[in-house]
Amino acid sequence: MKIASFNINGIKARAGALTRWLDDAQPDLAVLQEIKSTDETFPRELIEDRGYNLETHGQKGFNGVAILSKAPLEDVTRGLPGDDADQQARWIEATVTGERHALRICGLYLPNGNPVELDDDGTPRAGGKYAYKLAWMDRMEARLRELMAQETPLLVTGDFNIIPQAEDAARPEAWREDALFRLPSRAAFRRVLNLGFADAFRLRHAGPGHYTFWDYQARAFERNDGIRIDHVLLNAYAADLLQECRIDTDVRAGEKPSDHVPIWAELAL
DNA sequence: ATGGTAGCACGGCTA
Repeated sequence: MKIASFNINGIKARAGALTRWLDDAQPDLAVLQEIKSTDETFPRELIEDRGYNLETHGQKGFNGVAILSKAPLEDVTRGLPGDDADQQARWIEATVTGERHALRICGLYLPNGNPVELDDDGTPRAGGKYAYKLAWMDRMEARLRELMAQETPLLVTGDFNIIPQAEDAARPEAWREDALFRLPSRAAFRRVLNLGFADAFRLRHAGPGHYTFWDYQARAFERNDGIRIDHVLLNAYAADLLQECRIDTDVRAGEKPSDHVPIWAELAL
């Protein structure tokens, strides 16, 4: 089963690029981020006409995640637990069943966190975007700790807005103080990995030069000035089923592209 | 510190 993640940066603007990729890549399941649409205004026919089931968790104008799948999606839940006041649509879960195994999938759009605002003592300013990012990551860790206790295949994918290591950026020094790379962000990501997840891409590909995002500005893609911030995390039960993990870099060169490209993993489910 | 580009939706925020 081919399982993909794609930050499409707006479903209305990306109808063409998204459907071209679906028809070409033929994922069995895909998690989308930044649909920037409510559930009511999402153009479902783009997905359903291609034989996919669709579950959305949308929001007007910003954020928003969705899962599409050829196989039925079971036990769908929306929203990241841990803060009933959080209005941002950034988390969706579902279970999909293959021939031999069921897989729990978490799709996420992790907060960007910029601008980083700190108090005089260096702690993130309460109510600021960076404090929200770190608090959201604490909630994610708590939810994944719960799911880990089930000891069944688990896949967590999406736009993490985290550059895990210096080799995951063309110019790491430019990101040193950025919310995507500064140490507290990377430490929070590492705490999630330490629950027992593997970075699926790094199980198959080593070294620098592998990116999933290039800014629209300053011809970043043409200069390959990118960062690797879209990830697929696998618990040990899912990692045992991993066959391949790749980044569809060519999608960034297409017509009216997203600033992200898809990443996908093939699992022997 | 600024400006560079894009999406949603039509003003300003988010990235």
